[in-house]
Amino acid sequence: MKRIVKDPTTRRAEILEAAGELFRNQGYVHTTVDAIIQKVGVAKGTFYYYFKSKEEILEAFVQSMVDTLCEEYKKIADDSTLSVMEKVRQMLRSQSHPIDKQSEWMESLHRPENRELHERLNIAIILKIAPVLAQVIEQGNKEDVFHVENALETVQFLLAGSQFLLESGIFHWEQEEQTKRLQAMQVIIERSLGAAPGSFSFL
Amino acid sequence: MKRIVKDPTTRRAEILEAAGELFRNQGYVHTTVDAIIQKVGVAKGTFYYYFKSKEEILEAFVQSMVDTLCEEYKKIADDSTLSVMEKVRQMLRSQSHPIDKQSEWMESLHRPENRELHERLNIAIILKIAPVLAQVIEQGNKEDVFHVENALETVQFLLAGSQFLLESGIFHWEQEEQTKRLQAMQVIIERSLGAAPGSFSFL
DNA sequence: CACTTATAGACTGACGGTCAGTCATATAGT
DNA sequence: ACTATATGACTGACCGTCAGTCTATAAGTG
Repeated sequence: MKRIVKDPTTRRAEILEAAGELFRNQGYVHTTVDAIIQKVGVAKGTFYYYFKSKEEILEAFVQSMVDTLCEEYKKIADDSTLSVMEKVRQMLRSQSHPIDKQSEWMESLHRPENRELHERLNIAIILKIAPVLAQVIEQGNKEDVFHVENALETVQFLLAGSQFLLESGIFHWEQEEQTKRLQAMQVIIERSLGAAPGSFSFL
Repeated sequence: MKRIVKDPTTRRAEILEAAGELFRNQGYVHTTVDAIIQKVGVAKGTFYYYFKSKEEILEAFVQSMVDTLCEEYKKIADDSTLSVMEKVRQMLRSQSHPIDKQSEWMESLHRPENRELHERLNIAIILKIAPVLAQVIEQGNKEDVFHVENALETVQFLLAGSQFLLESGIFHWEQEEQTKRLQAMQVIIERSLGAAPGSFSFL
């Protein structure tokens, strides 16, 4: 076979991207290392030269996803033209109404083949996104919009709860139930953050 | 080889129990079907006669665990000598201060090898335990101890959030952080359920 | 400077080992 | 005889390893 040598950074990125695409289409479990290397056009050894296991490339991929997401959130958080509530609104909207590639992913993440990927992503989100959100909440505290003591921990809890329950793939809720769930969530968030009743009715 | 025929129900239970023990000691991923059958002393085919896949025995095992747990909760819920707050207290205590076999399990569930098992258990708990808890909350609503509209959905959310965050195996929190997290959780629960501030300080 | 000779880093793919799951066959109970 | 149980050798799909190859660049050498 012809040998093509590339800049290591590029190679790594190529493999990671190919893997990501396969993960989305077939799910992590059903994506074989052989499929990944075939897609990239490299040998088995090359894969293991860059990633020490199949699990490691999953983790790397999750990290890259979260990093991207985190950037968007930081942009919103640091935008001084927005009010606190407006920031929160935009952040939550991007979660419940994803765009572009995100929406394709949402569907894929809810399939059982992607349990592992999905869970790891949730964890990573809680670790990296929660602090950004918490910062906004703290700002809200100062502006008397919110009234919470442990902003970070509260946000983590709320993120965990909503992530877990919105998984329509795992729990196959009825439409009506889903509505009640959203209402409950809205109240929980308002009360937990010490926000005015109805201030989260945009959900 | 000597053939031993047993009552199918017994056989099934034997296999299930052996599997459970191995799951606890080595984790689900690292438990091979071969290990299970060796422990029970049956052939490969026998295993697949009773369970159509390795995944199926996991699901069966999770169900049996949840069923047991659910019984205990129902007993508490239906005990008319207990006050609403007392019921809630007992139910939550058994989660955060487990006893006997449960405590061994807690440790095991938090190990990464048991991700799958742990997640499925969480899901099953939300589906089966939440209704029992919700029933108690509704009782509390009538007695003016709580004030929530969608009891079931709220309980599901709170369960999901706490389960996810108490996973010290996934997130390796510092002691100090853990305390803040517990405080935050306490406030979230009180506010979400519309309970008196401090009424959950037993946590 | 041209010209060999190391060294490192990227890359290869055959191969080993592990397991979940299958199947043809055999035996106990009725 | 007939059905429900039980057996274990076998298959095939995958993950991960390893001994070794190829290329480019640096270091010695005359």
